[in-house]
Amino acid sequence: MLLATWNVNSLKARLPRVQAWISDVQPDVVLMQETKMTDKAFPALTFSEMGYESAHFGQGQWNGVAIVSKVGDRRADQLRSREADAEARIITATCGGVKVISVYVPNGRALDHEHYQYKLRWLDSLRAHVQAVATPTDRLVVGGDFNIAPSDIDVWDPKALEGSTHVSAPEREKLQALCDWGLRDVVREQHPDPKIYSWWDYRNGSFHRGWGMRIDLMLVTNQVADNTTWSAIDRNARKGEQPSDHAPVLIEVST
DNA sequence: ATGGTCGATGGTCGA
Repeated sequence: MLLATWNVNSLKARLPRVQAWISDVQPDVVLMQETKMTDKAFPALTFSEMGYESAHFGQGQWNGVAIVSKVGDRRADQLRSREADAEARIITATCGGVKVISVYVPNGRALDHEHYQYKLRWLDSLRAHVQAVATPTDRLVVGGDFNIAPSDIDVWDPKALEGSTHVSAPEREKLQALCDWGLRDVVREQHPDPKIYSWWDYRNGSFHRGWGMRIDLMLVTNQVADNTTWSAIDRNARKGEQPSDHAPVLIEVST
């Protein structure tokens, strides 16, 4: 089973690229973030014509998360409804016997900004939610845009980012708390090499200069990690016409 | 690195 997470940065603007990528890669499940649209505008028919069931939790011009799957089981594994959250940042489904959660963690903006405190509180509530809906022995994938680089090798220049969000100790500790509960950063486990990034700023030619960060993660329980046969970040998706500023992250799990 | 870019907007703001 091939699972992906991708911050598409507006599904309206990105739909041609998303369709082309899904047709090419044929993932079984895609977790999306930043769809930036209402539920009514979500192109469910487009996905169903491609063979995918879908679930979307949108709020309009900001945020918005979705899950599309072609391995939903009609009895036990149907895509489930949204979570309760003031902002559209989390949605859960069960696909092919694996519980999947698509998350869009708040950016934080700046360490001294109120939004950064919101980010930390949101990460606390994420852990509480995960603990409430699953146990570490379940088959669980929590994937999405975490807006956190887990360690310094996940950024192009740690010195340049000192004092910024995405790399600060408090948010990294919240991420570690999820791992302490029983989630593993399986992509990092399989790729200990530096310079594997999932996001590059649109500005300053960052992509071509290699100024990126690995902030899109697939955190998985042991049951999934021990059966992950392959993983990758598809940086080709960051190239070409009208790309998202994020690349899709993929894991292949044997079932 | 934060200007420089995008996307949703319809003035700017957020990332």
